[in-house]
Amino acid sequence: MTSIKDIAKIAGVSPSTVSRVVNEKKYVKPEIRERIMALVEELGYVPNNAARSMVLKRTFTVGVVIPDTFNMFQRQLFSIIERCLESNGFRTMFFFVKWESESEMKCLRRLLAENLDGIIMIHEMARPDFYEELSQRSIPVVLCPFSHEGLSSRSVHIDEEAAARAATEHLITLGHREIGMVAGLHFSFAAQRTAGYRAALEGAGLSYDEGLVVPVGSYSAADGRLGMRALLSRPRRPTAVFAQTDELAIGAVRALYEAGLRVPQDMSVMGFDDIDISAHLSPSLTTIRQPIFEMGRETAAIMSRLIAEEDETEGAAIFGFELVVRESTQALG
Amino acid sequence: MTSIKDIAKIAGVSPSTVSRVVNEKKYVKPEIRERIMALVEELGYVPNNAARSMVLKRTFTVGVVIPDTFNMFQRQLFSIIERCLESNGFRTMFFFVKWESESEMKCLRRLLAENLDGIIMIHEMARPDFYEELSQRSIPVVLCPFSHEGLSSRSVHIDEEAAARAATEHLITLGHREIGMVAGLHFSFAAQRTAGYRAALEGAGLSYDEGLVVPVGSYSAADGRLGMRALLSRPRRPTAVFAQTDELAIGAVRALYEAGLRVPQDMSVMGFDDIDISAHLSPSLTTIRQPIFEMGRETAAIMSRLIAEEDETEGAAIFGFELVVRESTQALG
DNA sequence: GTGAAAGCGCTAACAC
DNA sequence: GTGTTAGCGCTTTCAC
Repeated sequence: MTSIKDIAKIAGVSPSTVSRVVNEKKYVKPEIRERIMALVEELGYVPNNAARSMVLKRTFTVGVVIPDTFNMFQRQLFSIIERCLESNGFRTMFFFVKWESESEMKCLRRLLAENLDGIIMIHEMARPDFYEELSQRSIPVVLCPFSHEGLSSRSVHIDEEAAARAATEHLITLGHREIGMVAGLHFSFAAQRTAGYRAALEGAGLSYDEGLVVPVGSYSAADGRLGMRALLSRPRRPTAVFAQTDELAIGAVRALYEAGLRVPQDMSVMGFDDIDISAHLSPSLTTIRQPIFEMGRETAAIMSRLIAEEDETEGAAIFGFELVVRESTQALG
Repeated sequence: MTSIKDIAKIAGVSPSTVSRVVNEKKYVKPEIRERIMALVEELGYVPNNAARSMVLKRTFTVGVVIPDTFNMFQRQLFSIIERCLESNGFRTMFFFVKWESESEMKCLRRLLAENLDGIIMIHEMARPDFYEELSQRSIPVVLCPFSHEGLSSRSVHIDEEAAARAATEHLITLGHREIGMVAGLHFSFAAQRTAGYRAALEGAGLSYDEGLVVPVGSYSAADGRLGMRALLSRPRRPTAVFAQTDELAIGAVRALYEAGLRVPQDMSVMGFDDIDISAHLSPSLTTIRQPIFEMGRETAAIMSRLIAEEDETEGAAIFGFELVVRESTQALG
């Protein structure tokens, strides 16, 4: 690999001069600059990031922690974040982590070894000490799309509970009284969405019944299918179902299809997240849209400001959500 | 950040000794080792990767180049590769690139700046000089799931043409004679799958008709929907359609649904890739399964061997595919 | 067994 | 304007 020294030797100048040219500093005679630039081009010189970040004590890299089983919503989110970060001059390094203590600790070590300028968490950690360890190192952290109790980190998300409430109220408005739910177990949004569902029910004078709520282990279509199947075997059969994510909803629709039930004629199905394909399914999914682009952009923006130490905002950035009514829900009748 | 020097000072030994302990080298008295290990634990010391890779002239990092619009198939693939690479002791760094010349060149610069130990391409580049530049630097490259004409790089993929031929023959076997195709424009697999479709048709004595082939700009569900809609407006209407990816198939099913046509009763739809959700759709998708796990594992394995300079194989690793018959296709009748 | 010293590629003070 | 020098954190000879 050509280094700054090689260029310097050939050009008959010192390494510092080459450095100045490469980093577009002033104080270099135009003709020398020209000569060096030509050499850089010719030899295909590219500065070594490791060496640079060592002396600068900055890596221009932000780490993004994400579940190894990331779903389509998270996938869209991190693409947006990556793009915004890049246009702010940062590199992005991904850290996939499993929902288990050991994997989280390994992730922490790797995070620390990289000397990151900042860390964005798209994955909620099971261990609370993860966040503590991080804050001790005084490295900027932004959480998206969730927050963490008692943590000073900035976060970006919607009001999950209100959104789940709106989703459930949509079903109630359509005349449904028996409303089931396919609910996740992990991550705080599961509890928040469950709370919203419950609040909507109770707000309408309906009682919350555990018999209509089926817990599933992951947010995959496969588990949505299993969950819906379980729900259908319960004594009390709902006329509408709220799935806590679109992928769960896709699986739920599948289970209904297998049972010979039509969506939405025989059962309304409501999703959450509005992932890309939801609009292209048959039937298309009624769901809650998170303003994912805006959220990703804001996450990247906060991180950039935090790194530049010019962030004047604080706390959580709460975004609005939107009820997107499509074909998978209809009035009871 | 605690460095090796800090530890050394406190422990009253030299930095070299600490290095030996951290890197599990021998020649350190057990008691000193103990003392240092305790300190490492206590101070939360984590070696600085940049400094390490600088002296070692190795980064233990492999770059994975992937389209910024990566689909679910690619998403599964890169997760597998990341996991396998990690268990081989390598870090993974992702490089998202757009299908445009400028983005590719920027990607190349970034790739070079990282001093990667190897590069895995999950994205076919438009510019041929991309590969040339790379091979000049003598850095190991593995292509998956495609190969590149006249390039010595190792590659891992299926026989795309044979697979597309099998897909089309499945439809022919079901009695279909009017078989449409929703075809992509980018990447070599598009041409290969088109060739397979054509070969199957001609092998059955059917003629290839451009009027039954609709080209689309991306492999998204949105474009599949558009493509199918276009196909339905053509004078010659097929009874079955081969979509070049599952996501295209999802969109195609949607367009049929909107047109009031049932799948598979009124039109059979065939996908390709067998992404996760294909089995959970309603109807579930008949498709071609690429042995994605095995392919990802092999890609990582080849890369590891290449880096260790102990690769004894060469050329392309061709994997078998599998026709997965589900609900979206049925006999013409 | 352990330490001293050199050096990886780069940047930033400081001289000149 | 440009060169010299020191040093970022680490590993690795080479002495001892």
